[in-house]
Amino acid sequence: MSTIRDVAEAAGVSIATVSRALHGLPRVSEATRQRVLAAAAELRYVASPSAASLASGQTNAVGVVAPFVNRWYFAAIVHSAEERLRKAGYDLLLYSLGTDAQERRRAFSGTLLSKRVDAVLVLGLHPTAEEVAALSALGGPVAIVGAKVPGWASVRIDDEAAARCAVRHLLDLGHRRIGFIGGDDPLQTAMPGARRVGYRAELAAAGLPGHPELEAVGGFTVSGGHAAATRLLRMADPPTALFAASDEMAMGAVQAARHAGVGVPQDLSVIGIDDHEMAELLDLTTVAQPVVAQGVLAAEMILAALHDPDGPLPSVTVPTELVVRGTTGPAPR
Amino acid sequence: MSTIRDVAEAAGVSIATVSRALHGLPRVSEATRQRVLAAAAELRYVASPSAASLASGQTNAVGVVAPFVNRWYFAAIVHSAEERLRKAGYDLLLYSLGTDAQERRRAFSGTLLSKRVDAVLVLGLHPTAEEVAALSALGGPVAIVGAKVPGWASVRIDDEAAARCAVRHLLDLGHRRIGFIGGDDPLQTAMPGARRVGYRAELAAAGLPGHPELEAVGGFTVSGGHAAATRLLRMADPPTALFAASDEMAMGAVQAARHAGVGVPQDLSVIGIDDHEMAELLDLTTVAQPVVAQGVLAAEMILAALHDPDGPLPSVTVPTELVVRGTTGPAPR
DNA sequence: CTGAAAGCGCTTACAG
DNA sequence: CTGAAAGCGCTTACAG
Repeated sequence: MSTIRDVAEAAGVSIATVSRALHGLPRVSEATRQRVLAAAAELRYVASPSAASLASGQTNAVGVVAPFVNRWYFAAIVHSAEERLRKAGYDLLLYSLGTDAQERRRAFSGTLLSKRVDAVLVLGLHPTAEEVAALSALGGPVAIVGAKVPGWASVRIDDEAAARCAVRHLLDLGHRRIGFIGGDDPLQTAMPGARRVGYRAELAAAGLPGHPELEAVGGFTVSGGHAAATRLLRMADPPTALFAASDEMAMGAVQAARHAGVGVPQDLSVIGIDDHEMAELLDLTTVAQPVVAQGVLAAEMILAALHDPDGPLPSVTVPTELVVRGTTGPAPR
Repeated sequence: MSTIRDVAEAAGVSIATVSRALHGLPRVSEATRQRVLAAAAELRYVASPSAASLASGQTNAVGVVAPFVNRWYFAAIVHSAEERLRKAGYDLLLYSLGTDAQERRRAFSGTLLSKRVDAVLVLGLHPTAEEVAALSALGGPVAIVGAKVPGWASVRIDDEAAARCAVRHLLDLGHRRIGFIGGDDPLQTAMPGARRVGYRAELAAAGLPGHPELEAVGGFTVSGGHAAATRLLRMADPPTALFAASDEMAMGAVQAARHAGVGVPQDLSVIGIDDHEMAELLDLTTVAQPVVAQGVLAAEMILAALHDPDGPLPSVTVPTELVVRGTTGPAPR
């Protein structure tokens, strides 16, 4: 492990010159630069990130805070963001918090991130006001994917519009008894999620009454969607269509219908949101959202903010698109 | 952002004592320790990782090198390993290299990892001898998941045995014309993968001749599996069963059969390896491998090696299990 | 039990 | 264009 001192000696210059030459700074003669570069290569010199960070105050690392990385949506975004950030010379510190409230608090409190990263990328979490304040207090730019937070850059889809699009598709097919499988339990968060809001709004716009008994919770998982759909299908007057707030839950719903002997789409139409990589395989109708683009965009927002801290804070809404496949069809008469 | 000096002043002690108190080192009186802890909490002090690393020579970070993080297998392992490492106080630096040969070289050359991490976790890559040497030269322990490398700790399944188990299941069902969809192209790597070796060996053990024309390449993706199966099914004398080296390729194969009007499992049996989270949903027969356990085990091997650098280097093979579902059935007569 | 001091390996004004 | 020097914020023997 050679140090900057070894390179300086080998090149016959001071360590200050080595630093300048290696960073491509001006005020180093071309001849000197070449000599330094050659010596560094010869010694396989790699600067110590710790020392550089301590001296410069920059870590050249970005922290990514997500509830999971082992779910399609998160993994896709992390992968694309990492690729973009690595190209720009930034490391990616991953904090995959799970659902543990304590871990979440620890991450947002700054214990985990303070002095460790230049910027933070938050995925799929709706931070509380306190959490927003804590992350902002870190001093670096913050970007969030999947939500909009004042003071932070953001990329997301219009959840409410996506939900309305899905419900509109079911209405257009003649369905009137349309169930909903949400991810979060609105009883716990006090505030219904945007996708649930969209579901209710589109029904109301069609002049249909709300059916609280047709709303279920699926926790954003296949098994949760399965359980929720099973429950809904057992009702005396079951829905003829289900809108799930994610493809994974929609897949579980399709499976539940199969298990219950309910034909899809003859007896039950199912639509999700995402266009999960397995959606085509399962012939699932869905409202597609671009995930790779969101990851790359978020990474670029962070890079821009790092480059120009006083620049504008973009808040981008990326488009969604209805993808009609085989799990939705005309309402049974 | 308070520093250790602020805490020292607030507590009325030296910075050395603050450091010792905060690290729980002996030779600090209980009263002093409490005073320091209180001051640190009051000031919301978080030690600078850069400064600590520079002074101690330890980064308290582990690098994870993987080709992807947006695939079920990798995402599951990264998630479980991260959780385990974070609990032990280690950060996780993620390098998701994609298939780019140059990025791979850069990661293994040490440019990316040198002086940045205390240990490295390699996922799903079969490093060359040079790459092994380069990572070993980093100085820290290395663990690998999915392969066995001399000098490194390792966790994996017995790929050859898993493949033989899958083929044995098909043979037991009476199949004799069994196709194979591999991930890697053996023409490119010169060496056939262990799963291909197992496929051939089990056929040979059953006294069946090899059928090179029944071996295809699917690149470990759904679409690759789809394309490979489509090709095999168009043969004059198509196979009655397909063994895919991963569930994702097997899923593509099932889809290809559906598109081709070939009944599964009446006309074609399909089996994979993994027990992907969607396998149950798709009713896919497979040879299951434990992924979370492999991630946790690898993390613990790293922690053990960090704790005791001269300890033994474990090389664990975790068990696989045949999971029979609906995509395999008796050979058509 | 506690502190003064050296040192980790860089970056960055400041001089020249 | 180049170097000497201060300083980033810690850890860790070494004294006492």
